[in-house]
Amino acid sequence: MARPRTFDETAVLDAAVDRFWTQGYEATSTRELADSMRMTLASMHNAFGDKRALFRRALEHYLDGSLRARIARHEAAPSPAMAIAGFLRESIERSLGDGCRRGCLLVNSALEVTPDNPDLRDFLNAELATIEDFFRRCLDRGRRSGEIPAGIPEGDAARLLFSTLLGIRVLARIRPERDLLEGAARGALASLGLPPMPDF
Amino acid sequence: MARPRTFDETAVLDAAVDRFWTQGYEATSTRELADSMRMTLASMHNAFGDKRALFRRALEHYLDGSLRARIARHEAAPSPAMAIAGFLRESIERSLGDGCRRGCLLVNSALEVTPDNPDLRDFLNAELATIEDFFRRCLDRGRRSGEIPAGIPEGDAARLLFSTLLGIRVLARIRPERDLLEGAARGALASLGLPPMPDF
DNA sequence: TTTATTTTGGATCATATGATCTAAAACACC
DNA sequence: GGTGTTTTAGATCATATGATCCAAAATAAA
Repeated sequence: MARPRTFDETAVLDAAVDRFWTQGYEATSTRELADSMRMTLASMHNAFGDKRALFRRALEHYLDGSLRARIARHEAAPSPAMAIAGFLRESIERSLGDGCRRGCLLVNSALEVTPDNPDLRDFLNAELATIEDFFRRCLDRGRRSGEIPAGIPEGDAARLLFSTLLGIRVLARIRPERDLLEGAARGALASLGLPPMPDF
Repeated sequence: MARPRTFDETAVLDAAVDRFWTQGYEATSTRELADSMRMTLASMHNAFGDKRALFRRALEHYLDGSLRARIARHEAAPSPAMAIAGFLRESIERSLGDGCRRGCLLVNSALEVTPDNPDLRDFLNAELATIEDFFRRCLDRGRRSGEIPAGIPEGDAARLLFSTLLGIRVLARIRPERDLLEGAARGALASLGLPPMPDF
């Protein structure tokens, strides 16, 4: 019983994600957002609220469309070691395949968040923790089955993989060179006694 | 033959560094910079040029006062392995000791740089490369002397340490927990056959 | 002391920004 | 077809922003 929307929510959120991803939150103006979303400012505000709320929606849209599905997909790999290696491989290929050097929106946002936005910080931390937990679960399963050799404490190994991934995503934005990104991943895998990443 | 400056260049650059470090480049206005530097906008522009130039000066001031000296200091450690472990230890203590969760200005800036500023990107990359090179030199020296066991290729090991450090600095900003940061560092050191970090 | 030169303080400019307002438009339901 | 509700389009508001201008102030050199 009201005028229907003329925009596709998925499409406009894709556009918003792209702007925030490429330029960051602060460097993206609401007008630029509205233009790239092909909406007017009024429609954008009506549909998504203010800039901060829109960013949150865009971030969730990004995560829905990438991180969560990726974790689930790799966790279903034939073996935990392959899940870890496959996840790193995919992260690297995504990084190198993006000519815009956008890196990872989640990591970019984690670095841009300021002390006056603790809600966002908590949200980002919870999402980042799902990555750390993914590594931890894989290591646990692999060690239980004997596929992954026991060595350094499991928590430390998971944190090493986690921080290596973050480092790779930082480098993806500023120095996306295959040798560098793959070298870091190879180093982490080999030093933990894990099999190398699959070829691409 | 002219009116002398009334400000201390080191002090005002310290103030500028603090603002950029805490909030990032985009989120810091020129007025806020001038206020925290205790200068007028005109004096600030007269002394340092526009915002971009001031940022570059602040960044160099930051690096002069921290990164370069730190690398040199640790490289003078009794052994290459201790240099690596000591550098990581200091990075972690700096991260945890900063109640403002500022992380590392160099890493923060690397993630905020946009495609329209390739000069800054090149500069940041060159500075980041000095860290990677530091790890590589230490590994090389340690392996030549037999102190560090040969294992995975030296380049990969250096890249692993490098990306781990970047990851730690990302986490320093959003999730500065000792277990997490130390776990990542412990994982990297142990998996490369390096001695653990010194206690703090 | 005079002069040249630079810094300083305050005002100011043109534009950008986040957000809102108003009224017309579009549709579902009755 | 009328009614009610939401979206849309464009204008607009108050403020923020980066940068500059101008005159007064301060000093070294002549």
